[in-house]
Amino acid sequence: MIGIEPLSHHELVNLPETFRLLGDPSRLRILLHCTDAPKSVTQIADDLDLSQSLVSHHLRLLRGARLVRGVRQSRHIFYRISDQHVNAFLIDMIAHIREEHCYS
Amino acid sequence: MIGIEPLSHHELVNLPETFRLLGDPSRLRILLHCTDAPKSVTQIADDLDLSQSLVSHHLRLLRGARLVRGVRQSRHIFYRISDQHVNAFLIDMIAHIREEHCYS
DNA sequence: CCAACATATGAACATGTATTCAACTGTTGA
DNA sequence: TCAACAGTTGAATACATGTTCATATGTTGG
Repeated sequence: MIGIEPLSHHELVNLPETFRLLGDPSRLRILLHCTDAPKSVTQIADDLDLSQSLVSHHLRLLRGARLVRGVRQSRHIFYRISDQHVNAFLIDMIAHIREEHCYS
Repeated sequence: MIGIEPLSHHELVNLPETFRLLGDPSRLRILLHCTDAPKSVTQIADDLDLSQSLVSHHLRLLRGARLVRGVRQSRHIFYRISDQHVNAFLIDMIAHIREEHCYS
């Protein structure tokens, strides 16, 4: 059980904010969908059966937290996971979910 | 950029739910405070300047998601982080927050 | 250049939820 | 045993936010 280093004010604000963003099912599905390969907005909307508008709203927030990064390619904007830390905590969180519940 | 394995329905429900729980500043502060060492409810309430009732409410939710684990010791119940995966994604998330923003 | 496409934005609404207050349960030291 | 302590619970409320609809911006192929 290692301790977490003291956090700056900036970090104490951004940390819960970033968790909160992933707390919405639609938004998390969008993020997870982008771990596969870069996806355009309409592609995401079609694949996940969400409105284009909603996907755009969510991507804006995900971009703001630097969880995804979009690059324009002709008419489309392809979104992908921003950095490897994002993959890392997604995998860790999935591992936690899968952890066996032991009633001691 | 590795892909995330396909998730079960159970996981697709619990994953955002767990993120959501950490999205609240008070709740996250409580969890972070428990990474240091096991803490009693009143201890947490005093240290973080939150009401005992509020801390109890939040701990109930954190327990439900197996993010913390409490053990009774005489009158007090000492809460600690549940498993190492919790520490892992906290550290990964902090690393993401600290990642330099590069405008490419 | 412009019609068609791709994405973004703003307001409005409906739902969810963090916090407080009050009361309750359970534990132990004297 | 019982008064004092530690923690839990439920209802009520004030606030936040996800989603939709309509519209706007921006880009490109023909």
